[in-house]
Amino acid sequence: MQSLSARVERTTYGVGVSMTSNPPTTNAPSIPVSPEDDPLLRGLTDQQRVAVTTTEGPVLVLAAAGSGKTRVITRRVAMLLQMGIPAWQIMALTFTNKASGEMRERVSALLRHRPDADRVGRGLTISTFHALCARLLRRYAGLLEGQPSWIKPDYTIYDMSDQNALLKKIIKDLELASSNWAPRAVGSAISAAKNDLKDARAYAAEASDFYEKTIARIYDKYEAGLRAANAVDFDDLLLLTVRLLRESDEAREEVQQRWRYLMIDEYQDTNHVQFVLSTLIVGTDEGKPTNVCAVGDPDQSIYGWRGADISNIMDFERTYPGAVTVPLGQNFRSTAPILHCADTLIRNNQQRPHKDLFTTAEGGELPLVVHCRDERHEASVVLEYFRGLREGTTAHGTDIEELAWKDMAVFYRNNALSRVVEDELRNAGVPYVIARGTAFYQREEVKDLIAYLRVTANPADEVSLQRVINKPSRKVGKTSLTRLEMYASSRGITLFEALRDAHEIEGVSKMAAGGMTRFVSMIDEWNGAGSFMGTSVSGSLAQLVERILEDSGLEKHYVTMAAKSQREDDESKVDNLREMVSSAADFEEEFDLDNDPGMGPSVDELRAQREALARALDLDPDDIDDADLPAAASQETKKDPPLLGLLRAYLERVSLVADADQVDPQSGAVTLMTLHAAKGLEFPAVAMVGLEEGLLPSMRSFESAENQEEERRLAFVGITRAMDHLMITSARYRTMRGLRERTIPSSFLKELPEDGVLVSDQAGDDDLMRPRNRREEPEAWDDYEFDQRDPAERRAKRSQGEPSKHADGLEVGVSVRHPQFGTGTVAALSGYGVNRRARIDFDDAGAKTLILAYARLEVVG
DNA sequence: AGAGGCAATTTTTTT
DNA sequence: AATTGCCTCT
Repeated sequence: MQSLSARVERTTYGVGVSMTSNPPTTNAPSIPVSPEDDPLLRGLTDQQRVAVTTTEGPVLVLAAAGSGKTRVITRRVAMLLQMGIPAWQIMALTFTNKASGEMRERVSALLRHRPDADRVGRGLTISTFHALCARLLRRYAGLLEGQPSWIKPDYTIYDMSDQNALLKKIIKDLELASSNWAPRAVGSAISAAKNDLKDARAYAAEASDFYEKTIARIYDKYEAGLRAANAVDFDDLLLLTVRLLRESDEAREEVQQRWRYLMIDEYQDTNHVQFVLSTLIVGTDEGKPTNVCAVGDPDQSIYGWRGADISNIMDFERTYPGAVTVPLGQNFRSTAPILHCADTLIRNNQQRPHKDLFTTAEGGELPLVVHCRDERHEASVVLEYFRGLREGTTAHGTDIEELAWKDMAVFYRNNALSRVVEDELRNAGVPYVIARGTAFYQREEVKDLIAYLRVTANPADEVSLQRVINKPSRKVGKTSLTRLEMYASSRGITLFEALRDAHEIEGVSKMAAGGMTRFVSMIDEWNGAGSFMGTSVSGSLAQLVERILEDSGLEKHYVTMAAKSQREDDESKVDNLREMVSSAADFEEEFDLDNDPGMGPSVDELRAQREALARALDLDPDDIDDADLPAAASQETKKDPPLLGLLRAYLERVSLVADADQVDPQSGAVTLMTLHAAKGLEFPAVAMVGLEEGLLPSMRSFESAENQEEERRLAFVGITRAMDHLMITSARYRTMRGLRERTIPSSFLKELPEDGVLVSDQAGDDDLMRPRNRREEPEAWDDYEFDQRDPAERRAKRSQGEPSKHADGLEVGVSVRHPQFGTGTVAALSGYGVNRRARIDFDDAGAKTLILAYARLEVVG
């Protein structure tokens, strides 16, 4: 952070274009200078224009929130294409798939007027770090075959739950108590090590205390487990790609030959591995021009907990001598009051380069801060706010142009907070979408199907194999499976290979062996017995998924279950499986081989195309505009990829979806999402809920000033998403994990400009703790008189007094009323004391299990 | 072998 | 409130 303050003076925001002392490197771009001459420069500020036109040499764009960052990157890409740089030499790395999709769209929109619009952008690499690495590994992993702890190109990507499953198994095998060694915590320790480019050996070498030494042992086994399953975790994608580019001259040379222009978005959130990776792609030591352009904003760094390293952006100029720094300080998104609010808040961060956010826009209303009674009240306040906006009235009572639902968004610190808002919107009939794209793939039935697909693509994948070997039942029980595992490990073969010997394994029953054999031949049929697919198996991806769904008996399994239980829940499982088939079909439809660095044409092929054309036209290859390439050249490579390749690509996509990817701005619905997912987006109206101590800032951030500042940046990100209207709310009481607790308004609220927001206290608090005015609001928990017993004790106390009150006379068959779900009948009773529950079939709301201690149930009649 | 009951735990954010 | 894991019963 030392360099931070030193740098401040040089890169002041908003004071024209400031550059570093070093002059821009060699050949300045030969592009039209007058902005009016070129549609790509039209409407840009001076700074933006510099960022777009300084295409050669290292460039750092310090882009404040709402300063037109995406605009700059897309125009820059279009500019490169216009200069005749082949699309396949250009790479742009983004944070989410959605951002890359959007960028691709916007670039092609900029090129739409060209007669060759359909071809000129073909082969552009716009991707996330993780997706890029996944593809490079598919393509080049074979080059390092046989290296210790290396993977085969048909590897599987393990998500967090697969990772936890593996860790849990290892922790158990090492005979460690899972209570002391939570897979989750161990996983993040390992992840931190990987983000620091430390493998198991390096970590073990540095481990000093018992804790670290134990982690080292687990790490070692974990790595071995992943490699045995030919699997990688998210961090490995980056880590192994770094290894690939370092250890394989061929891979590195191809990569460095191919990509000559690199752009990295959200640079403040890149971690150490990503940094190293980018230098390897750029190839700083090869005498090749370092055409790298990083775009980011230190004030929006919100992934420190995931290893994001702010010094990547702070030290850019030191890494790339001669770098041009372009500050973009003018905000084009928000009204002045919203911007003032954000700016005042973020100035409370000490570790930060000074900069001014400014706008030339005038007018705009003050953001609202509303203190609510509880979370339900809070949700209703948000609903009313949105309703007003939709009808063209703000909370200030002024008339505005009516907003649509899609113009509004609710942000919260953690996913649990969405529920109440969701309920409120649903009851009011307001359409909403929750940005939780990953949730679908976490569902039991979907994970089952994915596990089948994964085993088909990579039979070594043990976690997936274990998941489905007996689902639906093939009479393969726990005992047989344990024997199988022993057999496999004693011979050093994979579980799948062991399955082939099922009948010879001691201790495996005839019945179980039969099931195992059937399982193996099924997989063999799907993937052509590893011989490999694409040659022996034909058809479309959707057909394959369909076939697997049928042959495996998985669909039948869930259909039967739904028929038996009659539960809506179970019926939707069948729908979800069908949904997977159509998503596979969609994927197949959209998949573009040319834009996939994993399967598309090689650098040599790309270059050969150019050279052939150059010869034909009697030109220097460097003078060839890619757009001149005959359509046929492009068509040629557009042959159908083999089915196996398609399956891998599909699984890869499924593994790398992010929550934010699902947001569809056209959906016509209110968007609900976490503050993290909101990064990079904007909405005319925003409501931020749950501004309370322990929530935002989060409880865990109390530990360090750094974490507190990151929380503040998170609030800053939220505020700066709002274009015209902003409401920030807190609830005085909030029920979390079944306990209603008194809260303290977020300290950040006090950091908002005194006269820059309109505060409305609707908490309706009548007890002594109510502060007389905002200024005298208590500073900390200590200023409140509150129940100091620990939560377990409070819970116990609660359980003694309340549960029986309404539960009297409650037995199966009795009619009851619930304030929210209406009337229903008791279907079952279970548990005692605090845990006494009743399953109730509500007339309208369906079946629910309620804890009597908390449910406000009333016996009817 | 598998379903279902019951108790304990839950401490963010996510590629 | 919701999830997970262990235990028991069929």
